[in-house]
Amino acid sequence: MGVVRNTKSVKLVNDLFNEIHSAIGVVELVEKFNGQMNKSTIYRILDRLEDEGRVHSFLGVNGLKHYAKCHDCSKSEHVDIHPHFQCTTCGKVECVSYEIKIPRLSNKKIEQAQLLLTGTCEVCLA
Amino acid sequence: MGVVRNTKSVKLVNDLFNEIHSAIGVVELVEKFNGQMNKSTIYRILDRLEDEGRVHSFLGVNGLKHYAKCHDCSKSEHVDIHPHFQCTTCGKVECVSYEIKIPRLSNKKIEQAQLLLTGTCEVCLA
DNA sequence: TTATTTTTGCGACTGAGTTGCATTAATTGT
DNA sequence: ACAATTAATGCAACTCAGTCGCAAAAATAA
Ligand SMILES: [Mn+2]
Ligand SMILES: [Mn+2]
Ligand SMILES: [Zn+2]
Ligand SMILES: [Zn+2]
Repeated sequence: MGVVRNTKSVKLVNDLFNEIHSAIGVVELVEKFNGQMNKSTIYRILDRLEDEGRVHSFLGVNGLKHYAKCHDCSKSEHVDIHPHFQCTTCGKVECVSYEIKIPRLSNKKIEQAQLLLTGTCEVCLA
Repeated sequence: MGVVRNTKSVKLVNDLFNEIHSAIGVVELVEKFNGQMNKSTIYRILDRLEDEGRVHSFLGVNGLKHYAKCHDCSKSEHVDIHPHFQCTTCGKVECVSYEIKIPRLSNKKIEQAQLLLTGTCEVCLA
């Protein structure tokens, strides 16, 4: 633990999440920052940003990790739980503003729900 | 393509899915059949069984592939779409009989929804 | 500036999943 | 039952996301 340092690389990653409004896969991130920072560095920065509640992660349809900017989350708690959408045509991944209805299961305690929607996005439909 | 052959290995895998009633991860499957059949064979059999609508697959919380027996599915269509539950204490993974309510998103066509629930199972709660 | 602590780059590694190919086993036809 | 055909298997090598240890570099504190 300790203070989180505001390095050049951290700034670059942060800037990206402020620019883009969709989510982004870790493969694309590694590709995007190729030459600017090391693969390990990207993974480590994403881990730290997630710890701090600045980004959240989820798995795409292929099981690959994706990240998106958080809203109203803090170091202590991730509060913006929502579904994610992945376009099967162009691959775009997005956060979806919609409250997930968690089913009650007898004798089980459900703590979390992850909903991944797949289909065709507005651009690919047109 | 061609006929699907009822080999010794296929029988073993099929028998397992008839015995167990929970889902099972591919890692456990490889471990379980260690010495009886090759890793590649397991992956290939699972692919074929899924094609035929005898098992269905989904990703667990770690992004690892899991399989469970199908009900009322055929080679042409997988009809038993449902959420899955994974116990964060014992790791058990199960199919959940519950109809997923798919949200309508403006300008998007949603074709599929995958819901993964995580929490504590009845055994681990007691 | 100097000392301290975090972060980075690098390279080696892990582990799930895939692939090509020669061999083996299941099915089909006679 | 046997031979011919074709699908399935074993094996070993491979791919690729993700991790790790460690020495060097950068950021913060003194
Ligand atoms: Mn999101
Ligand atoms: Mn299921
Ligand atoms: Zn699209
Ligand atoms: Zn449990």
